[in-house]
Amino acid sequence: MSLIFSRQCEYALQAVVFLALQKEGERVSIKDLTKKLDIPYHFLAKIFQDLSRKGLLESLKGPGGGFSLGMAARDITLFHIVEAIDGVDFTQKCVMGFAECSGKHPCAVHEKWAALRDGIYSMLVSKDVAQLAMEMKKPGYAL
Amino acid sequence: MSLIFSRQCEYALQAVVFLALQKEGERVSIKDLTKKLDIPYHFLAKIFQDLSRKGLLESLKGPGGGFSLGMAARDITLFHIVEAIDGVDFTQKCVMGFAECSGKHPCAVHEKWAALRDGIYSMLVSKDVAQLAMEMKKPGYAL
DNA sequence: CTAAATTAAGACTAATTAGTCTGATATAGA
DNA sequence: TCTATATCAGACTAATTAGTCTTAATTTAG
Repeated sequence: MSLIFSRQCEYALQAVVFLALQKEGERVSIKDLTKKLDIPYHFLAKIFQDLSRKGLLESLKGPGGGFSLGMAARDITLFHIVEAIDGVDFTQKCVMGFAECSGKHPCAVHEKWAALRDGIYSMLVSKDVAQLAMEMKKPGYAL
Repeated sequence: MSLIFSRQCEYALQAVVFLALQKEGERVSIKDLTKKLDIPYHFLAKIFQDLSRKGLLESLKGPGGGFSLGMAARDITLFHIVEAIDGVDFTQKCVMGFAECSGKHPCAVHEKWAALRDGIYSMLVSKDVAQLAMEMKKPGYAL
């Protein structure tokens, strides 16, 4: 099992934050990204094509080409990326998998999970990728 | 994508809580369980065989047979079930999928996730299935 | 003792996710 | 214009997870 996000989604999160780390408008190629982040080349290519179609990224072909953010880094959150790749069902679904679990018809951990789920949501939206990238520039960080 | 636990695991959680709802030592057959919980018959059979081998359940063949908890309901938590089925890597892994993410070498959401992950852990261990079953007996609950 | 109900075991199929490959297209620069 | 470097598109393969089926073994009730 991958954690709460699919592998695709994890790769997308990593790579987009990495792009946010670049100077405004600067492009990075799949080749460089996959080398730095240790992601399979063709797999990331496919993921990025998807994100491009959805407007999160911009691409330029040819020598010196590559990908850059499709909008201001201040306007992109991790939530946007998760939404584009995995969808955001997790904001709705019951942890125990009860189809009928809801406020009216809760499972035994409904309330606890609701709080945690909100925490996850806020983790994903409370900072934009510009801020996240900034933090990850500090020495010791994983990027 | 299933949520944070695999479908197998969700089914296991539901079914074990359902067993905890029975009177001490009372057995329920796969047939009844799958009817009540809307789980595919043979799939649950396999899951339960697995949980039996691991000691979480006890089984009895033949007419009137079925499954019951393999130990006192007070001694079983949701964590035990997750551990048996999916494993508990989630207590370790980085949400963004960085292999090298750790306290020393954190990703940008490391701290937030650490807190949430602890919350999930405590959701799974803070109540045993006897307590959970008790709560789910109240009217309106999903079981 | 026999029949019916049940779990046990494991092979099998189906669906989803992960990952690879190939050929086409666009672009920059010599 | 030619060549090298990129992305683009989509078919393909591999691995994992979900789910099904069949046969055997065990147990109870009649």
